Amino acid sequence: MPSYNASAKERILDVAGEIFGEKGFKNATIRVIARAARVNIAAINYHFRDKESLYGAVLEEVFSQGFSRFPANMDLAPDADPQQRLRAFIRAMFYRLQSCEGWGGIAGRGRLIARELVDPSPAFEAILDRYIKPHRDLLLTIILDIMGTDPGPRKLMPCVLSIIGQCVYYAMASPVIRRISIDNAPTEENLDRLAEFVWLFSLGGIAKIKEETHLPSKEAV
Amino acid sequence: MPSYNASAKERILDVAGEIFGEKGFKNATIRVIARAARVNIAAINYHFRDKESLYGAVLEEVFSQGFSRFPANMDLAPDADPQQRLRAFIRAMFYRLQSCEGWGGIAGRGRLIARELVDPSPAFEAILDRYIKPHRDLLLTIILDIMGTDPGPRKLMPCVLSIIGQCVYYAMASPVIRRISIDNAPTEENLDRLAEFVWLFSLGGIAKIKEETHLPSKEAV
DNA sequence: GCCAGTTTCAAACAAATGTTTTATTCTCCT
DNA sequence: AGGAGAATAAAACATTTGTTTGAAACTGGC
Repeated sequence: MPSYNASAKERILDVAGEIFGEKGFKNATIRVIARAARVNIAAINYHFRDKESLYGAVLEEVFSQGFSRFPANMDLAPDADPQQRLRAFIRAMFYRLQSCEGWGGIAGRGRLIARELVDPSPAFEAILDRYIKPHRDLLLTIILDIMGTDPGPRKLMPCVLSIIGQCVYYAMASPVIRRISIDNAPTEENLDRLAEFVWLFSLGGIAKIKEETHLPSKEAV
Repeated sequence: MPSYNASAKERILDVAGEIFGEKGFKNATIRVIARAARVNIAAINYHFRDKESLYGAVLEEVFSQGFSRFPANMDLAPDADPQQRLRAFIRAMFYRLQSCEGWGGIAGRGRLIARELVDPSPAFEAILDRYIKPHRDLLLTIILDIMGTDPGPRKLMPCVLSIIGQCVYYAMASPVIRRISIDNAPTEENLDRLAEFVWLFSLGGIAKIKEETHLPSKEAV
């Protein structure tokens, strides 16, 4: 995070992430961003051409930093079994999405990603290829290793989506979750606890899916 | 769904749901809504005072219709066991969120709800009390019935969120899911298949959580 | 010391957009 | 038929907002 005396370009990039995340692309105005970055309005267009390009740069910066600060194998022993790899994957996802050091939880950049999932901007296509798809593939192999056998794409991909869905939902629906639940402040303790829960829940889910897959006797429709 | 010859007010309400869902509140302009509803711009302000009130009316209408068309006990036998009640709950949620008769999946009103989860509008507060919270409480009792014993709020509420999270994620991230997965068109067959998957996955998750809860021997930190 | 290139600044521009106004048409009751 | 109230239409208004412009200030190298 750029300090108070960082260059104008860095300050803009940093502040824009916060404001885009909080307000969304359309509601965030370059005037507000400029004021928060202590910069003239024209400086934004000078350094980033236009608002949309600035947004693209922010998106790339946010993903790059998020994945390098919290890689999917965070705190993982080199010889860890697939269950522990899943645990690390989920925990990294929680920290990346919600911790202050990551995408900042409720008020911060996490919502920027949430918004992209709901309606992706043009700049998101590159993010998909560079970050999301490799991340999905990693989870795919972890699940395959846990199961031991391939249940086929009709079961495997939903496993991926169910696991990612849980992680993402906590982050993207946090404004509502805070209203219908409690204890969801993104403190380190809560993130660890929730990640642990989602891990166990998902292990149970994977086991159940595997069990049902290898009991094809019930209904051979 | 109001027919071609419905009253102007009905046409506006109907069309506004579609356009708000597709573009979001800020990006949807009353001029576009007016043209699509074959109505003068001023008619919107005449019938709904201002844009924000129109949005509030749309939100209420969307939730009211969604929950009455697909109640959480959809197709459920009166004497069903808690597992079947969970199945119906999840299936109703998928249909409500994604089917054409419901909130219309990808291009339709489903994304309106997704946007509300990410950043709720002032009008959402009432929706929370009238629809979301009772819905959450219903799921709470179902999970309690499945488990048989109360694992405490630290385990119970996350179960709710994990289940709802899976359902919502399929709907709200559908633009991205379509890109990283396949077979996710909201046809009746696919919705049934996915709901069935999420049901099994969640049953496994609940079982695992229950199992871990009643093995408190491992680490009594 | 001076100059080319870079960066910052204030002001203005043009387009979009929610809202209001005023007039006209429609509807229905007596 | 007539008229009061509801509904619709066209135009104008006031703001907001992304972008551009042209000048000023700054920076580093000769």
